[in-house]
Formats: sequence, structure tokens, C-alpha cells
Amino acid sequence: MAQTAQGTLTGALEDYLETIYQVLQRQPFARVRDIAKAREVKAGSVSPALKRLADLGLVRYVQREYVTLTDEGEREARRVYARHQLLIRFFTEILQMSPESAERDACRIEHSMSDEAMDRMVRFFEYLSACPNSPPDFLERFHGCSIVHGDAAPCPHHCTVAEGEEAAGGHSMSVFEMRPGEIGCVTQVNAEGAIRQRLLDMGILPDTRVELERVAPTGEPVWIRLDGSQLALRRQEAQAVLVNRV
Amino acid sequence: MAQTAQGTLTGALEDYLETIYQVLQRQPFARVRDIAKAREVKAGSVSPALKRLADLGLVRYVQREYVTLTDEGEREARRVYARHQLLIRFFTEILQMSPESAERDACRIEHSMSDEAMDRMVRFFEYLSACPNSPPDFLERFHGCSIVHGDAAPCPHHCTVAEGEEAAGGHSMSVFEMRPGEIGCVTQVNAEGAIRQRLLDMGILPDTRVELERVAPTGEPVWIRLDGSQLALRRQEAQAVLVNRV
DNA sequence: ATTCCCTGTTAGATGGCTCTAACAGGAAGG
DNA sequence: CCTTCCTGTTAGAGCCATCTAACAGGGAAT
Repeated sequence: MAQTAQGTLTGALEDYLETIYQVLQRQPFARVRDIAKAREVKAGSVSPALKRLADLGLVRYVQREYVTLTDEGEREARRVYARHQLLIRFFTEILQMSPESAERDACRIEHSMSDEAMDRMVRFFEYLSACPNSPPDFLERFHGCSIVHGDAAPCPHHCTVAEGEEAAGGHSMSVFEMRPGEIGCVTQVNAEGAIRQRLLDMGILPDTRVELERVAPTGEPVWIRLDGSQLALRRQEAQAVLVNRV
Repeated sequence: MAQTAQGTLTGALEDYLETIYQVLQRQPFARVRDIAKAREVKAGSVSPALKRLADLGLVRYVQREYVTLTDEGEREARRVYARHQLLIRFFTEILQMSPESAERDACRIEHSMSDEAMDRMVRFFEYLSACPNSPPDFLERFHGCSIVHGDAAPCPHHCTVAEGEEAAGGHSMSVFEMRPGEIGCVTQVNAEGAIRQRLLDMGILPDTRVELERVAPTGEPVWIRLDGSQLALRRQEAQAVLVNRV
């Protein structure tokens, strides 16, 4: 995909390495078949990959024999696997993603994540579980909030303390209630499923500035300006975007 | 890199789309040169990419003329760009990564992130800023904790309330203080820089189970078992890994 | 011993992404 | 008018990753 220096450990090779590592944790040997099956790839693709890994000194590979990792290969495999595990935990335990999505995303992101990202993500976990100064029930509160488990009604707390927010400086309302020329700062996208995804994909994210340009005479398509581009929202969409007036 | 159905919007093409979108936000026109410069790619690589984007109906592209996005192209570009912005904010505002790393990681991850991951990440922001039930000073406390701004000494709170943790069930100590056969659950990797990274790369992450196997007579290399593999830790490393006895 | 099957290797093809180098088109200037 | 320069296109090459299909080697069954 991107340009890579030749003879480099590429994303796919990291994947092979990780796969071999995982196979060797379950079995005392790793055959081409096992690797092909685990990676959902044909056997014909595995051989050349092993050859390249052997050239890089990460794998001991005698044709038609079992595959083993060198010390450096195992170190590298552990490195990738550690990222994998960390991402899985972050996606499932913190963000509450489904195991399937977490696995899929982790498999792809583990290869393009910087050391720094890993470092900071670990600190997040450390903070939550090891720092006595952290709110002890943070995750429970987060996951119990209706914002998070999507199928519930809009956050009741949010509605009941709307006056509190107004006191704090902004007016809480939906884009549908804005007047032409008004500017709002998005606080929440109060919708589920396809509508929510459509709004997020448009770039309507928390803390984004939205200006209402005009409303169609029938009231139905609402035109907003965001990042310099114009977007049309249907009634249902406009009502779902909660903002603070600024 | 991976197998892609032909005629598909691939990661690199998404990148071109996003680049065009960004260029068009600054300028009223997008030339091949602008795109090449922004993507740090030679002009010769841009032409065929534009041709493919035009075939997909995402770009209007007349040879030697300016490039513009079709409606669908702009929608797609906004989608990718929204992910980009979200990741940037997450990396910098939550995880406190440097702007450079955040930018680099976001550029690569934005193409391989599921809708679900985006959804849940947005909910995290929404929870922090819109749910009155969330700890209002969560980020301040998190970022103020010595676990997070790495160069500081080990978290003072952590040390002073060690008895509290013991009362909660586990003994807090370092791997260096463990006895052979003992099993510990990692709570914190109390090191910085290369040592920290090395430990994380080995898979020593929060909530990982570590068994102490044996200590060299000189006390210096400590052998541990983790996920079924043996690892050697130097004194400094073993002392940095804080665990709860289980 | 011969045959069959399972496994792994190799060769050839496809597609993506990039580069370099050669070439084309147009505008400005002599 | 011709030259020069800037820009963009094209062709050819390299690398990666995958597939399919043909082939090789070894063990087991006949």
C-alpha cells in the first residue's frame, strides 16, 4: 500500500509473525497449513512470506519442516501481540465495543500504532486501576450512562439539569431549534443506528461548531455550515444534534 | 497490502480524497501539484490515482484541469476526515500524546477503524462533557496524576495508600520482591523511556499475570513466566513492575 | 511396489502503490 | 516566432501481497 524500504518488516509480515507466535502457544509446532488457516490465506502465500521472515532473521525455516521463531522473532511477535491485547482490552473494557469489532480493529491497528500511543494507553489503564486519586467507579458510571448503551432513551440527567448548563454559560438545545445565523457547539448526537452514523460521518462530532444557515419553508431540510461546507439535515437529524449556544 | 476487491476505495485512495478535501478548504482549486505536495508523493503517482477516483465517481477530473469532488466524493472525504479529527482529539486531549504522534497515528488508523469504534469513541467524549453524572474533573485528575506525566516520580498517592490496597485483597510490591512460584497481577509499569517501552513490548501490561520462576544467584536476572513464555528481567526492570499478589 | 492423498513449493498472473524518466501542452519572454 | 519554464501525463520498473494451478515428496493403504 504505502512505500516501504525493501527488506523491511511490513504489516503483513508482522501478522505472520504474530500468527506463528499464537500457533506455537497452542501447539508445539507450526506448519504452513496452520499458519495459512489461522490467517485465512492460501498455503501458496505462506511459503514466500516465511522465506522473507527467515531472511530478516526472525524465523528459523527449513523447507518442509516446522517453523520456529528466533529470539528476535519472538521479541517482535510479543511486541505486536502486546499491542493487540492492549487494543482489545481498550476497545472492549473501556469503549464497550463488541468482541468481533474489537478483534477486527485491533488486528489492523496493531500494525500502525506508535510506541507513544501504546505508552499513553497503558497509562490510562494504570491510572484507572492503580491511582487512588482516580474515580473508583469511573467505568461503571460511564457504562451505566444512557449515552453509552445506545438503545436507551436520551440521558435523563442531561435533560433534568439543562438549567444547570445554561447557568454554566451555554443554552442547550437541538439544531432544529436554532435560528438562522446562530452558532452552536455540539455536545451530543442523540440518535442511534444509521442516523447517528450518518451524522458522525458528516463530521458532526462533540465540540464541533455548527452555524445554522437557513431553514426550508416547509421546515424540513435545515442547512448548516460546518468547517466551511454546507450540509443539509432532515428534521429528525437536526433534532438529534444537541448544541450549546455560543 | 491485503487483498482488496478490484475497483474498491482503498486506504490510499481515501487518503487522496481527504487530501483533496483539505486542499479545497484552503484554496478554491486543487491541482495535481497541491495534492502531490500535501501527500508527500511525486506528481507521477497522483494522476493514476485521480483517474481511479474518477472511475469510482468520487471526483470530477478533466486532464490538466482542476480537480473537484462529487457529492459522493465529498461525503466520503468528510467521513474519513471526521475519523481523523476524532482520533486527533482523542490522542491529544485524552491520551495527551504529542501533536506529531497523534497526527501520524490518526493518518494511518483512520482508514482501518470500524464504524463501531468511531461510535463508541464519540460516546466517550459525549459522556465526559455532556453527562452530568460524569466526574467533572476527570481529565484534570487523569492528566495531573504522576502516572501520566512521565518524568515525575512514582505516584505519591500510590505509595502512601499501599496499606489501603493490601486491605482490598492484594499486596502491592515489585516483581523484584516476589518469591519463586509466586504469582502477581501487574498494576503499574513504573519506568520511563526505553525501559518502560521494553517492558510493554514484552507484554507486561496492566492486569497481566506474571509468575516468578527463579532468580539468578547474583540476584540480577529474574526469570518470569508470562503467557506461557519465559522472560528475563534485569534488576531495574523487575523493580519497575508493580504487582498485586494473588 | 504402486497408487493415492496430504502437504508444501514454485511459477505465473493480478492489482495496488510508488518511483523515475521521458514526453506533451501552454504561458511568458526574448 | 522560438525558446524556456512550469505543469501534468505516460510508460516502464520495482516491491508487496495475494491467488490459482501445476508440481514434488513422503507416508499410508492397497
